[in-house]
Amino acid sequence: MNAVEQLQEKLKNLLKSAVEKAQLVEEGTEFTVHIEVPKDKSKGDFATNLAMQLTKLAKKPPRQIADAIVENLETEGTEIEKVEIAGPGFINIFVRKDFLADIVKAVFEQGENYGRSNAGGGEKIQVEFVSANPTGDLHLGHARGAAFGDSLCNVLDFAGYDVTREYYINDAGNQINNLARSLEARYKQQLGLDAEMPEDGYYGQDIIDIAKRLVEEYGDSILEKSDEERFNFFREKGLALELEKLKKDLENFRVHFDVWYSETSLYKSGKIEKALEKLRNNGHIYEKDGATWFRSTTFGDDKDRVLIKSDGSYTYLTPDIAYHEDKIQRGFDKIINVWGADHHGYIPRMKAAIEALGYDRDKLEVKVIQMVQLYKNGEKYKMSKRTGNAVTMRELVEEAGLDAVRYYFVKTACDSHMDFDIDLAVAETNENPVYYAQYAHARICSILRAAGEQGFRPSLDNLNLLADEKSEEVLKIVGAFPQVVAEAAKHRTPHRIANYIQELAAAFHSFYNAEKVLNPDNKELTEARLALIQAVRTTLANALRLIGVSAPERM
RNA sequence: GUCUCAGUAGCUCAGCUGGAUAGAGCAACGGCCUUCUAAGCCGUCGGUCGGGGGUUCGAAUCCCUCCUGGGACGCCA
Repeated sequence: MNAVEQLQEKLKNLLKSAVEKAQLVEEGTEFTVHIEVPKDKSKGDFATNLAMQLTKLAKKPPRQIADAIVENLETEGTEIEKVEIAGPGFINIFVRKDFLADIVKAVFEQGENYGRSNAGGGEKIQVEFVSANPTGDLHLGHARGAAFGDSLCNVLDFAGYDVTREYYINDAGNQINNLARSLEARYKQQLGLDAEMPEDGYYGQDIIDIAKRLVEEYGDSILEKSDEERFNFFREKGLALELEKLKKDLENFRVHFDVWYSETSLYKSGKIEKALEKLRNNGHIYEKDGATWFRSTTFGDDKDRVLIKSDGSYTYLTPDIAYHEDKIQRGFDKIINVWGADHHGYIPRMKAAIEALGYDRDKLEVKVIQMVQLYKNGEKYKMSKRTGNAVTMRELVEEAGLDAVRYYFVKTACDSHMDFDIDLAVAETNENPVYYAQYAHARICSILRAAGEQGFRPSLDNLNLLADEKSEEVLKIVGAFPQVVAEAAKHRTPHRIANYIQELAAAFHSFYNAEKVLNPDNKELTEARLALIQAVRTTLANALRLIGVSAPERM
């Protein structure tokens, strides 16, 4: 618990006792005290809407309750300096400023771990994200999912959850046969032969590149193989090379997975059969029209789902059910899936399956990432699967820069639709808010360098000198960081970190313009301010790291 | 048609799950560099929170209804 949280806890307890002392509620009544930090400092360092919350329990108007609370509030010998009632019944609390110095000390002590907490209590969470089919390049939607998923995992980890990052490889379905046939056609074309692409083929440039690679390595020798051998060759090669490329692209996007889980392995281990058996034993399976159905409507789905097609093969859902059962059996308290909006309708049937298997459906949490609408030259840019003219994640990063792209994708709440103007992202990078935050970091580094040359060092000895308005504002924001991270983790909203970064950077820039740090005539103040900006630097760097953005020392 | 996500300043978006006068960035306008990085700061302009009902001390937030836009409704994955 950091300085701010400790203080808030204390205030909460004081308020609680005041309510009891004033006999506003019956003895033993449970109520929670919510404390917020007002933006406007005239409303105190902390504020609570407790009086309004208690109107129903106390059966009195809020102002009257507030009066009673304040009258009974113990302030003697506490940090509380002044209490005011304002507006409809807010209680604004002003405290002595000593706690601000504690924030700086906490940042210095914890360094790159400042902001870390145990809010998650070690809860085991598995997050599955991206999971794009290994049949083509990652595009814009995947990039958003990757940026969100990775940032979410970082935030969860920092907030004290035990996180596993996982990628589900769809390496077993029809699409892989399609990949093999597409690759075979491209291979032949590379050799100058006349070959047609399959009907639902993959037209991306990446398949052509792989075909070229195979020609370089194997010449035309593959043509001599039997039909079956050749098909298997392209299947395996295609899969392996696509996967290799996926991993590389994601690493370049600063996204790392702990587990790459193969769909095929579910077939081999017999887990699909087991899951089917369990559903059958639980009475949720029936036969109709030569197919095997899952009665998912029992659990709120709007129609039943086929598990085994009349040709004997599985639908996509079947191994996925087994996969989710496997996740649960691996002992996670919570499994989070990050899905594109086009899979939204898939949620009820997956939850139904989990329930039908005898688990709590709320173990699964699905975060839906809304679509990214691409704009080019001011108009909607339609992507075509046939011509493969999708804008890939790799191209995007090459053009706009990794930091800008990651920041851009994570700063917007995931359930908000997003317009991505590629011209803007590429041409006007200087106006991207990510530079605003990075600039603040670089500025601090610059001052620290200059300080070193002039013989100054950050010092914690005279932090009480940080009494100006701007310092106070900066410190309050720095102090809020651990709670911001915990909230972002709890609500699965990493975009709050991006908002926080803007807020902190803005407060610093404002401080920078109002107060000069280096002052040869006042060593104590200078070194206290150096400690202040050093704390800001650490906090900014930690926050940026959570969303996968670099913190440059020079710009 | 059913389900789902969204609609907040000219544009792109926040708004801490019901609280105080609805906030940032960009754009527009006016100021600030002999001084630690002007990719910055300070100020001005800009809003019937899609429309209409309802719930209550109090609604951008919750409920109902309508309008507009995205997405999903396969024995595809």
